[in-house]
This record gives sequence, C-alpha cells and structure tokens, in this order.
Amino acid sequence: MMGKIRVAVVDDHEMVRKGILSYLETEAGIEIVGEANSGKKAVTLVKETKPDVVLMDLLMENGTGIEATREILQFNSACKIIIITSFYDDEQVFPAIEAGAFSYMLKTATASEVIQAIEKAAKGEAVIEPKVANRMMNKLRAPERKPHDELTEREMDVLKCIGEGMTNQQISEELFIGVKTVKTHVSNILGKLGISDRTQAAVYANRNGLIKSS
Amino acid sequence: MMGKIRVAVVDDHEMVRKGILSYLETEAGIEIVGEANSGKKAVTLVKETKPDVVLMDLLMENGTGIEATREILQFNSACKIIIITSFYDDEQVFPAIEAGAFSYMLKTATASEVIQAIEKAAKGEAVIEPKVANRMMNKLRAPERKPHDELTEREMDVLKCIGEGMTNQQISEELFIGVKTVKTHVSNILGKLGISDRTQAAVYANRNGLIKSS
DNA sequence: TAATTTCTCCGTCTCGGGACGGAGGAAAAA
DNA sequence: TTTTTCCTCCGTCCCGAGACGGAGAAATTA
Repeated sequence: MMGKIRVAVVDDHEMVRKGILSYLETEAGIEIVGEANSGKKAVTLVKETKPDVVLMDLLMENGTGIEATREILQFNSACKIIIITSFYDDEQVFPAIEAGAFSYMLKTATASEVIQAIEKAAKGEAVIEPKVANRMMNKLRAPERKPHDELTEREMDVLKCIGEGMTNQQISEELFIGVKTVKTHVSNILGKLGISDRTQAAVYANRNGLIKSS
Repeated sequence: MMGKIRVAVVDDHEMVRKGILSYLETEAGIEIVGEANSGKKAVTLVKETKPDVVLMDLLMENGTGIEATREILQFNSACKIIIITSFYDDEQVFPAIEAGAFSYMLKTATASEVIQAIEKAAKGEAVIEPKVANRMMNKLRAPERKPHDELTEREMDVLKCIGEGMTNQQISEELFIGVKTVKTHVSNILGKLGISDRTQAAVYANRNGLIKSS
C-alpha cells in the first residue's frame, strides 16, 4: 500500500481552484501539496513540493499551461500532469498532448471523475475526455492535411501578406523581394490551394487562422 | 436589519459551482438557496426559490446564460443577476447587459470580491469588472460606428460576396445584376470603407463577422 | 558528389478589376 | 409634391494581377 497521492492544483481562477479543492479535501487518499495561479508559479511549486499529480488549467493569463507543462516535465518527468480546461479545440488539445500532458479533462467533470483521474494517473493510467478522444482519433485517422501544408516557407509569407490585404507591390517591399517574384509565389500559391485569385487566397488565409487575428 | 441574502449559483461546471460555494458558505449574511447547471434549470430554480441574487455563468453547454437572464427577469424583475464568466469580449458583455444583467464579474475574482458583489447587488449597487468597464466606456463614448454601417443594403450584399472570394462575374450572377453594376457597387464600397481593392474588402468582411464564418 | 527543391528574377501577354462620368427609374424622405 | 437616396446600367480608360516560359544561385537531400 502506498501513501497519499500528492496533488498540486494550478489555475488562475481562484474559484476554480477552490472548487477542485472542495472535491479533493474529503478524499483520504489524496493530499493537496499546493496551489498556483500561474504557469511560472506552477513550475516553482512543483520544484519545491514534488507532487505526484498536477491538475493544470490550460488557459491562464500569464502564459499557457502548455509551457508550464513542458518545463515541469523537463526536470520531473515522473510527474503526471492532468489538463483541466473548458475547451477542446484542436488548437488547445494537441499542443498539450505534445507537451507531455498525461490526461485531458474538461471542467464539466464531476468530483468523482476528477478523483478517479487522479488515482489513475498515479497508477500510470491516462484518462481522456470522450469528446477529446474523438478528436484525437480523427486526427490519427486523417492526419489533417491542410492544403497549405505543401506551401513553402516563402509562399506562406506571401500568403499571410495577401491575407492582410496587401498588394504585390507592398508585399515585395515587406519581404524585400521583387514584384515579379511575388507574382511567381502568388501563382504557385493559387495553384497549390486550388483557387483562382488573390481575393480567395485572402479569405483562405483569414479563415484558416494563418493571420494573427486582429 | 434585513435577513440573509438568498443566492442561487448557475454554472455548468460543477467545480466552479463548488468553488463559489466554498466562497460563500462561511458567510453569515448569505444563504445558498440552490444550484443549477444549465439555463433552463436556472429558470426553474429561480421560480421555485426566488433568490435575491443569482450568480450566472455566461457560457454554458445548453444555451447561454443570456437567455436565462432574460427569461428570469421577465417574471422576476427584482432579481439581481450577476454574470460571472471567463471572458470579456464585446460579443459576450453587451448582450448580457442588454438582457438585464446587474453586475459583471470575471472568474478571476477572489472570494471577497464575489461576496462584496453579492452584498452590493442586494443593496442595488452594480459591480462592473474594471476591464469590462473600460470597454463599456469606450462603447458609450464612440457609439461603435463601423465603417460598413453606411453601406447600403445592396452594397452589403456585394461585400459579403467579395468576402466569399467571388469575382464580379460570379457576384453578378448571384445577385442577378449586371457586371457593370457590381463594379459600381464595389467602387462605392471601397470608397466608403477607405480601402483600395477587393482583397482588402474580403479581409474586412471576414474580420468584421460579416460572413457566416465557415 | 550529384540531384532536387526553393527562392529569386526577367520578360510578355491577357484579362479582370477599379476609377470616372453619365443616366434612368423607383422608393423613401422632405 | 419635390427632393433625395439607392439600385440599376452603359461606356471608356488604365493598371494591377495572374499565366506562362525561362533561368541562375543557394540550400537541402540523396
């Protein structure tokens, strides 16, 4: 029989932390070793307290939980990090998995679900939210080949400029290349994306998140 | 001296509800009359328990808190509804205010802030999160005159088509007008928006939510 | 090393896009 | 009613945009 599972809670919302704590404080097998309200403090906290499991929010005001996850695992790869967040977009989930997150839960989770996830994590079993799991499966089945994946680096630069509404002339000045060159890139971009003019390219760029949206 | 302030908590995340409850349960002047995890249940709950104050999450899975707020105030206009949410975009804030929300807080709020907000709401004093307040002030100062407000109905039609990446030819077929007419509209649109080509118009349309985004 | 990819630049040619001016008709506002 | 706004259409003119072909240099890959 092993001792209590040492758990740290990281979330910039105090009320969420307290909510999680209220889940855990009555559990005999779990010991709360600390709280943090930012990614940086989380790193410090883990260094000091060496928890077995970290409950980590993804979206925080000072840097995401992804960076914190990555940093923590660099010096403590045995630490199991459970992501708890409100969302399950691809943009959030996969970087988290990549960074080494162990389990992925939603804030809709109930007390028992959270407790189970912690206990399983301590035993080395991952828990993935069903909705998230579906997306992961889709990701693995179809490797999500966006048309612009085959664009060269330079072509991406040009496409982003188009997405900002720039003319070929402006792009040439922005990228320090000739207008003719820009035209060449534009032609190649249109061909690769299967569209026929820069306006559609601009729409494409904006809808596919290629632009640092406003 | 009045009795305890009757409070209801609405949030689809149990852990957030428990967090808020942990804030409030030690307060002598506050009585929790119930919880709800959806807008519909919130309406029912308020009908049954008639709380003085409702803490309401905006983003919930089954319908937003905005609808619930509107419904509740229809039959109980004395009820003070405090919105507690993670975000403060214009898209979220203003519909909530419009629906009759009394105060607006963020989930970053501490226990004492929440308690104060409740006590003030019971006394008829609104609390607005500073970050949100700033946006409101800006809204009131500049009545949000988007450049495309001065576009005619037809010009809006054309602009939306441009935002889809359509050519003048395609637009003329879509709207059953001549290509020359489309050109006229395009010229007027560019003039009114202060831009110089259709690519920028397409970007504008997509960034200003004129398109039923993908 | 040799071969491929990518970025760069040049030219020519054609076409769509946009500016500008003009104008008629219908509907809404004065 | 008169006036204004808006939608519609026409024409001409010019330029940017895009297609197409060719080609050199550098980096990456085989």
